Amino acid sequence: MPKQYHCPVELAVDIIGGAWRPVILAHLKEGVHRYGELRRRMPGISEKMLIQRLRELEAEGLVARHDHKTVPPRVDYHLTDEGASLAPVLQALYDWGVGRAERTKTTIDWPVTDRRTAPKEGTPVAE
Amino acid sequence: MPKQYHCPVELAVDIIGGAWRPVILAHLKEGVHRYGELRRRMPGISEKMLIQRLRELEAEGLVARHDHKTVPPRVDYHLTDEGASLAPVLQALYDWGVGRAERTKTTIDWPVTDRRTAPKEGTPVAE
DNA sequence: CCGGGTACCTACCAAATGGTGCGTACTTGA
DNA sequence: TCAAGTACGCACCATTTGGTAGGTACCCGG
Repeated sequence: MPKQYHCPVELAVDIIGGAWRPVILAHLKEGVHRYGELRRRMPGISEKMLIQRLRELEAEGLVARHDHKTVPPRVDYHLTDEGASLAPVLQALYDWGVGRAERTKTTIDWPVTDRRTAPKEGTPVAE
Repeated sequence: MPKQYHCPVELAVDIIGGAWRPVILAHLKEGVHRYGELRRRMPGISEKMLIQRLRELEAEGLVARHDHKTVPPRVDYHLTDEGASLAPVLQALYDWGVGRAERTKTTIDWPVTDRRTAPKEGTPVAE
């Protein structure tokens, strides 16, 4: 028996709900595609969760997985058309998040893992 | 130490995430205000959950609770300005849900609890 | 040969989420 | 007097979600 929804929002939340799915989708929408890159952009998620969510999004037809079958492994994920149709939702969430952060004086700690700005091996990092 | 977010979407989802919060907010946005009415519109939620979520949304400043202090009890909830600022998010979720339902041939089982169409006491209901 | 990086998987455990059922207090209707 | 309806609160339990810590397999640099 397929799940019964009583409101379109219920259906939407059932598919893209949860703490991480929208964040993953938003990153993919912004052009982050590789698994490792997603990980670095989301320091709060565990590898297990990331993989699990990616698999679910794949199963729901929102993201497609592309394994280059090279070694070292290289896999990237991108939005399908169905996933891309979520753009308005993701954008709205993003925009609201920005506004809310300002209103509540919350800072966003961007983990900008850009190769050009990342610390070199020689750079001492406090630990 | 306040929670650290690494992306505005993370922040947004942390506040309005979960299975029920967006649905409640969407209903309030549409003009359903009384507690009992919300319940009837969301047959899948238990009373406990509904109250719990409403309390959380209240604490986050998204909804305001108004107790008429009459007997029998009459309480209604409405969006605050902060809650109303979520309109684009809720609308996007709603619209996507509608489209997704069509694409996946999922039907939405609206629990239209309208007094004019609701069964009268005399109406025998199979059980 | 050893560590690090890639992209995972598996088992085990803790916390959050959500459901059931019962109780409150008060009124109206049968 | 008793059930029903309003809007909850609370205790207990099951399910779900998520975290931690390991391991796989392969390559490259030192």
